[in-house]
Amino acid sequence: MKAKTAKVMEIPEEEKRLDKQLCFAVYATAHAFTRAYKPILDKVGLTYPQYLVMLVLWEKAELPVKTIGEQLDLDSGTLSPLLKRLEQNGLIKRTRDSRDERQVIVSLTPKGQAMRAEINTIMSSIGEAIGCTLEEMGAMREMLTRLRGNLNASL
Amino acid sequence: MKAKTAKVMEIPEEEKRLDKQLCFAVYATAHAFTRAYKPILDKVGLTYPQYLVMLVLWEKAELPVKTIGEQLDLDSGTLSPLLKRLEQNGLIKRTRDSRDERQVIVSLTPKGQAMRAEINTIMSSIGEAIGCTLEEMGAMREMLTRLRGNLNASL
DNA sequence: CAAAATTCACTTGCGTACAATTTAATTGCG
DNA sequence: CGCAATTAAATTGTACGCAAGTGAATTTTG
Repeated sequence: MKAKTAKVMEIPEEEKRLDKQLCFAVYATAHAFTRAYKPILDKVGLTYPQYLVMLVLWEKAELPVKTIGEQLDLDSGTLSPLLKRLEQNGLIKRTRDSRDERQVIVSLTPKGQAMRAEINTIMSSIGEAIGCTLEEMGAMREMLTRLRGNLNASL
Repeated sequence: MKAKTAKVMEIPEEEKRLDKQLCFAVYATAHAFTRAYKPILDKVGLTYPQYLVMLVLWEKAELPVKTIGEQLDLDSGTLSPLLKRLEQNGLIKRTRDSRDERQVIVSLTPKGQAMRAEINTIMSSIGEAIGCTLEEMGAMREMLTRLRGNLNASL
């Protein structure tokens, strides 16, 4: 039975530069997105991760914490305090599921529902900042989604 | 004098879904990268952002904090404590620039230099996890870099 | 040249991320 | 049924990110 033969190839020096790293391109773009969203989301009092949670809830107004975590790829260690802040801001409500008391059901308050009206403004603003064609955006999104699948599969 | 006419277009419902958001594709892929790097970088005792700083220093062994921040798009609020940890781990040294006492010059220690030998292993491992062709990687990197430029320009 | 403005790094405070642990509830299995 | 394994959420501890503010050094300007 052969042990794991880690094929360690010699990488050309050129390829070792920071600006040649795909990981860094993704990392830095993620931060750029957060910064671009900030002035827009400040107006409605949301952080970017909180906005993502709201996006999930605007699709389905009532979900257990676990499902939200699956969709955003976040664990309860991140979501618990974040949801607590959304609750304090009056956007969501948290209730134990009577069918399974382990679960906490997150649901939108009227205020949280009403905020959905801001989607058009938010997405239009960010769309302008992105400055790509819809085709490019779609292509990038698909490539990234596949890449993410590969990375997750490698674990 | 007309005020800024924000063209707020009506966004189709379909486009409002989380999984149609380019920003989320980037955000989630960035996390996937961090997770994929973790088992690899744990072996050498680095976090992913610390690894990025080391990449910069492996290109040029002596740089002011400001330059590192410019290359990584991070401010001193993030770098100061991170560099302190790298220093505590014996990988870098920090000295005030005698020409300009405001600046702190970060330089690699012998231990930090020696760690450069791990690049091949690290990049080969992650390259396998990425599971894309070199062409795809290059295309994605270029698109993301342009996107990042657009987002930064919008501020 | 001296006061004002700027620059650089550090610190503080808040909000993620995530590993690891804890607590409570439910499931599975003998 | 009864107890061990599993599951869900919260908590704890560490490490980013970043805004805002501090303090020291340098540059700009009147």
